[in-house]
Amino acid sequence: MDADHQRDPNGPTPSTLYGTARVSVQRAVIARVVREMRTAFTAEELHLAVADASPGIGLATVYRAISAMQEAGAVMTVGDRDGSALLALCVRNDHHHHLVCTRCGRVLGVECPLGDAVSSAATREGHLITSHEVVLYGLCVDCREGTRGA
Amino acid sequence: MDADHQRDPNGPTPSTLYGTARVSVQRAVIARVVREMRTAFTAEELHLAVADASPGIGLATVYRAISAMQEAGAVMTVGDRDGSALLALCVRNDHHHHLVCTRCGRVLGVECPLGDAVSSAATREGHLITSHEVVLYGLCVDCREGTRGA
DNA sequence: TCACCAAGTGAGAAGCGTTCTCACTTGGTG
DNA sequence: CACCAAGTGAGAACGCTTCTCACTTGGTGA
Repeated sequence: MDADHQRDPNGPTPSTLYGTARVSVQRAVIARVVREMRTAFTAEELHLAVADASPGIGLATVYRAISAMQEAGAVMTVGDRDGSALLALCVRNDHHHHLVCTRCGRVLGVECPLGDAVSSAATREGHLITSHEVVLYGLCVDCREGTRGA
Repeated sequence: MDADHQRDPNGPTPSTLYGTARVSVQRAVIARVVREMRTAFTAEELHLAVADASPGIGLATVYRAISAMQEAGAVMTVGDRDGSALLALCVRNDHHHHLVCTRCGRVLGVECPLGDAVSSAATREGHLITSHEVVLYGLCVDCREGTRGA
């Protein structure tokens, strides 16, 4: 399912993740770590992973990088774990949503075939929908297949 | 649109909001204030409103009441405002979602006609969906009508 | 009606995720 | 190479939320 987030064989570049912001050495490391993330992650988890790849990068820098990536639309908050924001890589540019696997914790991109359905449903009640967010919970393909045998 | 959240002419009772938890005088006051809320609210806003109705009720009590109501499924977190959790009354027992009006800030219940669509869309990609959350953004009926003239 | 006790309360301290500050460093441009 | 806006690290500060503790209250059984 990496194709979901890494259709380009080289994956998104640091500049893709940060938009037009300057990409320092530290941010390049953070971008690489984020790209290697296979599940949703908190800022602290990212900081640990980053410190593992390149000790010395501060927590503030991680938070600033997250902020830059969110601004660039490359990362988004998909939930909350123990009071910390749960983040996920969000590379596909087309409108999509996230499936949070309740077994392995991964967050996968899922196409959004609902746009019209959602809007029309609410419009029927008289509201005007301009945007929407959907978070799905369940089992991803891998965990679903693993479950069959167990 | 009050019918959305108050179909019973008397509205939900405190015990409805708290499930099986004990309903003290303070919790009854908090429940009443929550029922009168017309928009999504933060814990602090609720505390202010509660203090207005019955001075002396502590912030910790408000947080504990919120926690109890969330556990009972009567209140849910629908977002985040300046770092504080944004809460909304959630009385209808049938599966529904929330429309956050970007103009007046109210959070309205909207029927969920998507259940099958959402599940089948993700299922098509091989996942197994067990639940989902949808948050819609746009203009509620009132604001939409107000907009036409302006 | 009374006694008992689990559950709830108020006040404030503590915890903890996140943001800010400040002096220093670095990337990119001319 | 010089310049300077942008980024960095360390830690303090901030603010939301939870916890602690002594006290009160609601509900149950006798």
